[in-house]
Amino acid sequence: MAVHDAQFVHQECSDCPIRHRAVCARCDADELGKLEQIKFYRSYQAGQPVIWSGDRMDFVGSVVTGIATLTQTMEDGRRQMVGLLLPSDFVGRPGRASAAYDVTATTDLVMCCFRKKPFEEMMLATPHIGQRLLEMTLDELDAAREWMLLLGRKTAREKIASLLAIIARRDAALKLRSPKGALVFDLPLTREEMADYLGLTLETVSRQVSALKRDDVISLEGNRHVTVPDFDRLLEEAGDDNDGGYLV
Amino acid sequence: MAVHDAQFVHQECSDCPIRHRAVCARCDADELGKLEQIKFYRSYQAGQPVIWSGDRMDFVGSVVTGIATLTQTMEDGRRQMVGLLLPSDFVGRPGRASAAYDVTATTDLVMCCFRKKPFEEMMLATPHIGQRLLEMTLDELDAAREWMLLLGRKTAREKIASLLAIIARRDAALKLRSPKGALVFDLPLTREEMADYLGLTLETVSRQVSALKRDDVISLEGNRHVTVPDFDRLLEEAGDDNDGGYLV
DNA sequence: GCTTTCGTTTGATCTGCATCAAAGTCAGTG
DNA sequence: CACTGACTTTGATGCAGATCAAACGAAAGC
Repeated sequence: MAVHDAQFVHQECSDCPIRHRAVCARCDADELGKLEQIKFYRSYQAGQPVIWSGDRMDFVGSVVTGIATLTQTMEDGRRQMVGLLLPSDFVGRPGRASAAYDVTATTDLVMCCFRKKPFEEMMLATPHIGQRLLEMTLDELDAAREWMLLLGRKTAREKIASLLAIIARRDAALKLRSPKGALVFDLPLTREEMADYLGLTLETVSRQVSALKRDDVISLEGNRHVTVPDFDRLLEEAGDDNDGGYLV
Repeated sequence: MAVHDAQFVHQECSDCPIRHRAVCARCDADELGKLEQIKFYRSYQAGQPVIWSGDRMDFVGSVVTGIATLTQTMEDGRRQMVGLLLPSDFVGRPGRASAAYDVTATTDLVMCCFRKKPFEEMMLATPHIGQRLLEMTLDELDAAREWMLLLGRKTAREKIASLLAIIARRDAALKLRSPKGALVFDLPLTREEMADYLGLTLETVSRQVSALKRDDVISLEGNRHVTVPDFDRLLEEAGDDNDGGYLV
């Protein structure tokens, strides 16, 4: 996705991801100028909550740098991550007053925000923004559905391989390289966060990561630094037939 | 959802769900007229495929009567349902050439369709349609994320109770009643289809349905006809904290 | 009426992952 | 440098749900 969008980054655009993602592809100077006037930035430290489920949410925005997660929690504490927000991903829902999920910064995070009211007014006045938002939402929906297959039917080993493949792909995309041959990247998640994403326990995650290492599907340096010698092998382990694959 | 949308059904509107769902809320005569000119109907028998994943999909549409499912399948045959389409739900993605999922009619099905090209042109010309589509897509995304929690973290019994609650709610909504007290409805799915939706085997589904019956959470007449004496009890069994709940 | 077929139920057994428990690694800090 | 706390790994054991297997009930065809 990021590769795709990079084609649309204009000289006129600043670092604000809304402009890249929601507008740039078909932007004109007026729209950009208007967005520029109402935007502002927010920073969060690693581990800090951005917003809790149920809280009033009077802004929308997108990630500039860092990583945030969307999670749902049951009363007894069981947690399921339902989204992973990487740079350029959008947060918040136009037309909804309160947050539906817990949003947490897992690394230091900078977001580019717009107060909801003026943003919604702009959306009405500027169809391009709404259209771009629809595209992004449809992508997220596809990602969520692919994740449903993972959660419902894949084994622990396949889940781990899938997550690694997705992170590898996103990482390669950010570096504007295609994910073939040897890939090197850092895991942006702890074992526990991986477990919350995959519907597993952290112990199982640890065991399966070790197993993939033992079987030379990956190699590890420290806990986080991963090398994937053969990306196709990893995809095979992931049980993926398709090679689309999103991470939202 | 259907209750909500019923408020917007105008006298001028025909039975075409696109008009209800995508346009009616804020429709004007011109838009309706234009949509009316390009729409057509398709019928499918129970069990018939609507489209296979990967096939060219040159239309979009929505369900008028009957029920369809979206499923993903892995090479080795493991299947996961990722959507359940009830009357008024939308199928197809503007801007995508081929289907991403298998769509199957589980009952006799009538769909109201539009060829993709003219529909997309109308979307560009008529921002209301795009905005309504964005709302619907965001609802589906919420439903998918709630389903991720179910698939990743709920027990088999909770999964069954959740599915029954969702079907009961949707059924009550179609009858314009609020889902309290005793509810009676027919399951639109076989045990196997329920299993595919819940990430279980059909045997486990059968056992857990029997268990809920034994514990008087539900009663059954035949295999399909369900009575829920106490909806709140069912929600409790489902482990649901929220009482939103979508079924897409 | 009998047989076939499809969906379902129920029983016996197995297994992948959860759970419980302990110990190892590493960065930060007094 | 030892101490602390966060994160991770590894081991032992238990159990929810999968798998394998058989039988049941109802509808459809002959």
